[in-house]
Amino acid sequence: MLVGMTVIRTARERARAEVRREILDAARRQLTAEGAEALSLRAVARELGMVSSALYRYFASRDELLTALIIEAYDELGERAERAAAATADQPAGLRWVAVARAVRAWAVDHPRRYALLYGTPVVGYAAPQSTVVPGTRVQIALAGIVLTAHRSGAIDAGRLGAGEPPVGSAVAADLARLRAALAQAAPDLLTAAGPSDVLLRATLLGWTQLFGLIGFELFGQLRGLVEDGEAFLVESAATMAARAGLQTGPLPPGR
Amino acid sequence: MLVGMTVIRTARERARAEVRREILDAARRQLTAEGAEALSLRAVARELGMVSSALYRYFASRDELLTALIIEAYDELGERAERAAAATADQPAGLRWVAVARAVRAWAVDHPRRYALLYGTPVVGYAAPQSTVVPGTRVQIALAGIVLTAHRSGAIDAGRLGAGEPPVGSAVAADLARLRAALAQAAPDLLTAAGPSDVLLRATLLGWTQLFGLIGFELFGQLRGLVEDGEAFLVESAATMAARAGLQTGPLPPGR
DNA sequence: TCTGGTGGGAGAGCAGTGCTCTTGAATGAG
DNA sequence: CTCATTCAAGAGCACTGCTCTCCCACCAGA
Repeated sequence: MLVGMTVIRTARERARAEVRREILDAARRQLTAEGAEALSLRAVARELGMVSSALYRYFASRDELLTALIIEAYDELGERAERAAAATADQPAGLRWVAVARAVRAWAVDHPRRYALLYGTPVVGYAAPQSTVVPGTRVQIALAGIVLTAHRSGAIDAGRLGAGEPPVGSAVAADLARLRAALAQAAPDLLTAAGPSDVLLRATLLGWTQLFGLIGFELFGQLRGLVEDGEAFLVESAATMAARAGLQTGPLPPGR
Repeated sequence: MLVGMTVIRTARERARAEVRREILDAARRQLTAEGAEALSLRAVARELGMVSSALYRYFASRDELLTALIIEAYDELGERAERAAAATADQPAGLRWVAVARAVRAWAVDHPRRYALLYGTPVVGYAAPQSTVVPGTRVQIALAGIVLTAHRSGAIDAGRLGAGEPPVGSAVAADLARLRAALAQAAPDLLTAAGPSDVLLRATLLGWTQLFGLIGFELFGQLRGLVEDGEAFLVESAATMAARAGLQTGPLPPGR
């Protein structure tokens, strides 16, 4: 008997899919409200009016439930980032970069516990399975796509990019080669023959870590009492990093 | 009967202090080995050959034990950073900045679980008490001290600092005023009449978030398969951020 | 329509957790 | 020497993830 792999056939399977969704919904609610380590299978079961052991028919373990929530969150955040990039496709790259950065922060501020699950301390004894890797890179790919698009269309301000910065060392050059290969796989049409320079790739990587570092600092309380308007600070920081990568923020390089 | 506040008087108090230290040692071992959320009062008690309820004579709760571990870790890391800054006091500011960054990363890599306790996801239901605030800023103060010292001695390369970056907005300027006040309290002798400019302070803040963002990315597995030599990448990143802040890496501005 | 296999809920139970309360013993001050 | 204080020990509460057994409902093939 041949059947389509994802086709729901029987009423039983329909019910199963629905219960699975309800479990995920309840788990997401608890994760949002109390944080990952307070996510309890028993509490989820209680909320759904079933007994805890019944949950194990749907998720083999708490870790598997966590994995589902992680992938879901990565995809939600990744989609926000991609939408922000797409919505600004006709704008200068610097503004696009800032738009994506704002979108990422907005999601993080809206869902701090879920963001922490993705970019905070890894849950002990939990090894992120392979299935989380691809969704986990969507934001970075979206940001890199902006840089690559700008580079492809010759919009990178070479005079500004990496001005006064140290040269790229050999160890880092090897890392950047790996990054170039990963980008070639994710967005092959954006890679030109000349390819993005090492300095540009390094600036992109610095932009990532800066963005996530700043969001983490804000969310985890490291900037308490210092930065009042997190949004404004992030916009300026992202714009600064974009400028340092040679991304233009206006139709013409301003102040020239 | 007047006694010094921290003087250990009786044998009882001596024993008490010793048991307290042993508890902390065992707890630190478990934290290092298994991570914060796996830190169990009962396991600590078991390791010390006592019963769990006895621990409550020394720490009112698990949170209080965690607080002690947090302060201890902040101080250990802060001391490393300060030592790195002191050991390079006669070097150009850019090299000093990199030295402190390396010291912070080295400690983080040596004690990933403890680093996660400080800069990772906050433990749910745990509000960092006031006593952690001061130790929690030692690294940032050390880094800022390097910048302020350079500024004070006129070693900031004004032509390089903030070149091509967006101007400081009003919201961020307010944040930087708070930062300036905090620095004035922490290192009053380093503030000149002219004071560090907003652009310099902003670059310093960006340096912090970049540093901790990068370390977090490396430690929490976000760079797996990409960056091989974390140390080399961090050194270059820190040097780049230092250069962007106008800190010099050699006796003379190179490449001029 | 009957029947046998399967999917899945219910419950008990295991080993662990933080924390509280009571009990009994050691200690040190007056 | 007395007696209040200090502290360890143990039982117990309410919770956790997870396993195992039991049993019922469904659903397909005969």
